[in-house]
Amino acid sequence: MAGIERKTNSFDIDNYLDRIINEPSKIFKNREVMSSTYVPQSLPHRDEQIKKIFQVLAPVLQPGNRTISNLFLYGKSGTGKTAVTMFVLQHIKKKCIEYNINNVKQCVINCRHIDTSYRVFARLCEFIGIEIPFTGLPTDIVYDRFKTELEKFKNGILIIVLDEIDQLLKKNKVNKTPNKALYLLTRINSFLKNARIHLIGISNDLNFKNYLDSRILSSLSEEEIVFPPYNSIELEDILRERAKMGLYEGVLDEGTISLAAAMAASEHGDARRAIDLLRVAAELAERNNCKKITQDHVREAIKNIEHDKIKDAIETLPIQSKLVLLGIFFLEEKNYADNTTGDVYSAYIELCNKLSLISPLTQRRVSDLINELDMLGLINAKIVNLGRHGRTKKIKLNISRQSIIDMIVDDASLHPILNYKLKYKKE
DNA sequence: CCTCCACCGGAAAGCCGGGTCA
DNA sequence: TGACCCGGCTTTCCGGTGGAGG
Repeated sequence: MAGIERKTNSFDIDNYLDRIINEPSKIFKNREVMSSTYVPQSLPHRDEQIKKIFQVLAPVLQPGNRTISNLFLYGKSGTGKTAVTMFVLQHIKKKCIEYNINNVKQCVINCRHIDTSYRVFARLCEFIGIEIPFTGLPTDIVYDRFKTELEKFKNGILIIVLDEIDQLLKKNKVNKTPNKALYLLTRINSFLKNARIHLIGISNDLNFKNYLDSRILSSLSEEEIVFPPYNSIELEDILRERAKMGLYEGVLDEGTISLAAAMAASEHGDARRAIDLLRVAAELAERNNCKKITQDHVREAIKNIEHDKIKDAIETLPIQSKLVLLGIFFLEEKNYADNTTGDVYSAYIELCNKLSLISPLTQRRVSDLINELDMLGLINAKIVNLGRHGRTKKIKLNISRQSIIDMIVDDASLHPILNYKLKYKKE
């Protein structure tokens, strides 16, 4: 170790961290409450929906063998579908304990992550206590095991919530057996003697119903509830309620809540976004040692959220998609505008060759990647007709140059093309 | 008015790495 | 061990298409 002098920081890190950890927040009373996934004790402006769900589900609490309808909830994101459902289920659970009812169980499945028939049944099996391998078994077998195990659940009622149910269709469309899980689940009751299941489907996608097989649809939406978007006044109420629980009194500057509410309302009345906005604004205020959360913090929060979203989207991109993105970037670096799929593909191939380790994909595949990037909002791809010159897409970058440069710097495998100049020439 | 470009995008099938089961 | 399954990614094949230019 001789000769190597240990560099010390000019301040005491340990002490500093201790102070950060232990110093009570001057802004947050309860951080958890300010998270958009938190289910509060009351949900403003959703009384009607809550009542209706209770009405539909109430029979599970009543004696006798009442039939229960399946339930279908739809509305845009952040309209409280999930929160209301969780809220109602929590109350039902409480009542079950109170009345000593032990034959009702609830299983919540988020179809964004569990998005194939196989995984839905695997998750259900896991819920009722059967171990199912991640893969390897035929779906039918998993279904059978679930059914058999469920039969042992005497007079049982299993409430299954399928959140973001539309995700189930998107992937399965490729398969030959579209929405097999939904089909089987909607019919399963007629094969069960001792137990019953009850489905609650939740969808963000208003068009979802159109894609669905009519038999499944009629079974699934025996009861339907629509969740309208919140307007900005309602969002203000929601934010005020949260702020009362999560923030200290007096930390909110005049107009802060109104602005956050108005911002979220201008999109489509998304409460989740409104809450996130307020939380990030509060975090900014805290970090800057401000006593109050101001409108400026809200504006800053919007920028931050947007930036984080882009950064996150880029970072998690697979290498091939990154190369496609870079292809577009380098074309624009050469001041080429109106780049078509063909241009981008050529640039992409060139970059692949430069990074000799990556074998290029076909144009068909790259075309799909372009669509994905478009959906992520990282690029803009518009189909245009150039008459004699065919039909293609005009592709434009939709993010800052800096974001792309950051991406190259952050990913070691891309370093060889730092400062690269494209050889490709248009026309 | 017709042609024909340069791609679009659906369908199907292949490959691979994960697994089960007898 | 071999037959078989799942899911994700990819290739192969191919019919389709809106409008500038002839």
